Amino acid sequence: MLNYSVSEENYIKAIFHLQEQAGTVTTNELAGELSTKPASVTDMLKKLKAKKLLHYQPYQGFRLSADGNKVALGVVRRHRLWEYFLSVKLKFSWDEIHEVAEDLEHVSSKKLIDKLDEFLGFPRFDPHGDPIPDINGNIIASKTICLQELTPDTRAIVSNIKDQSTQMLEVLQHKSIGIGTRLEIRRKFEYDKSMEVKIGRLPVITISEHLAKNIFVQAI
Amino acid sequence: MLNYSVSEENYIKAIFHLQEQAGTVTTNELAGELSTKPASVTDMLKKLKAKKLLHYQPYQGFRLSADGNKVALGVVRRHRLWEYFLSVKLKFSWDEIHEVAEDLEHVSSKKLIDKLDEFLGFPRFDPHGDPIPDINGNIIASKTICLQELTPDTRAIVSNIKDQSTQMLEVLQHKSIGIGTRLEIRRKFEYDKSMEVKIGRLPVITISEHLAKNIFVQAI
DNA sequence: AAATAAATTTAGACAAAGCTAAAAAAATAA
DNA sequence: TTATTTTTTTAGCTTTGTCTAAATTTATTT
Repeated sequence: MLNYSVSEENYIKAIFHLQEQAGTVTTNELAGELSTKPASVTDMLKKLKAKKLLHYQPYQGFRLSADGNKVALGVVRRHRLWEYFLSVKLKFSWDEIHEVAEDLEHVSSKKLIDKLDEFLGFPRFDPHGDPIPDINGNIIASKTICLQELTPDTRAIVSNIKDQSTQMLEVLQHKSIGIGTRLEIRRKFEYDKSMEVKIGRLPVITISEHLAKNIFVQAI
Repeated sequence: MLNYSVSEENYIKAIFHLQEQAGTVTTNELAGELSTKPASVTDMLKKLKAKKLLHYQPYQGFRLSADGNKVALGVVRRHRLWEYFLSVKLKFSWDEIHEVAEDLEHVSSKKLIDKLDEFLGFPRFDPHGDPIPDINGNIIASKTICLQELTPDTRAIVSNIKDQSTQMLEVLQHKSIGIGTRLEIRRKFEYDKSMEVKIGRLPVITISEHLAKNIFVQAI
């Protein structure tokens, strides 16, 4: 795998995210995303095209090639693993991790990232609930939904917790719920919209409507 | 604290290390250290002088200013904390950590480094036995010596272990000795050159000459 | 369909950090 | 003390990634 500059990686990552929505990306969009000028974007597009990372015809918009996608997934993997590390190990708050991970993601040692992944226990979602590509660049496609929306006998992994108040965290800790927790919905009660949930071999716990509305999961 | 480019930081760090030996540094020395050309060094010297990080008169050699020293200590702190992390947490072998830390040291978030320091338990020596500057840039001056050379009633911190064989690690683990372990020499026996050592509140242990010759410490 | 507006690209500049080759200063030798 | 060698600096060029201003292409109106 070749090495790309910080700037190239930032362009590739931004294109990756923008094309997730629309399939194709425009010069102005990308300039906006990267807080740069359209002329600078055009320059970089030529370079990325020359390196076969991009499908691009002047004036016609662009999207990543298969190779470009691979590079993007590598950057996303690094970014999200570092975010997980910063949040879980270094106890950064959720609004601080993105900026620091923006720098760390460009340290490109593959061995570093694979060992970090192992050290963290192969997490599948970052603290924002976004899936972390695995060592082969495979990424879970399922999108985050609210725990409240799940039906009995569904299994899911907690990926995001909206309310970060101390009280909330107290409840979560008590119930052994955190990012990455695997759980299975057992019952739902119409009466108060509460649900019963099983986590591993722990006794079944009850989750109130209020709580369930603040927990986001990936169905599996 | 201002921000410096990766290149500036590498120059400053190299000057810091070179001037530890001789007090002052020459253009050729620095070019050799950084695997670059003397002409490139001169260019950077002018820039660092303009930023008041360097005392420099053309043709007369140079050394870091007080400000330059502060910057250098910051880089060294980051480098050594990352080395410690890579070795202790990610289980990198000792010959792999330097290269990766060369990249990580340039991620400049102060909060990241201070939290990493805390997460690691405020280590005072990196895996090579070199002291880690603390949050205020203070660095322990004492140099690494062989455990075998210590006399009774001396206290020291383990900073380096030469032989990394599995058998060696087995013995160390059994005796609760690792990088950072504080110990006190109690007795030495001329007969077999073994020594008795106390670690914290654990019972006194015996260390053979063979073992002591492979453990390096900082006297305190 | 022609006119206007918006988006995109090209052309030309600039700063950072490197290089080579030539000039200048300092150190060493004859 | 000259002459020569070594070290250091200067001058000018290159690449990467950015910018502004002008030109071009595409889209939108009237």
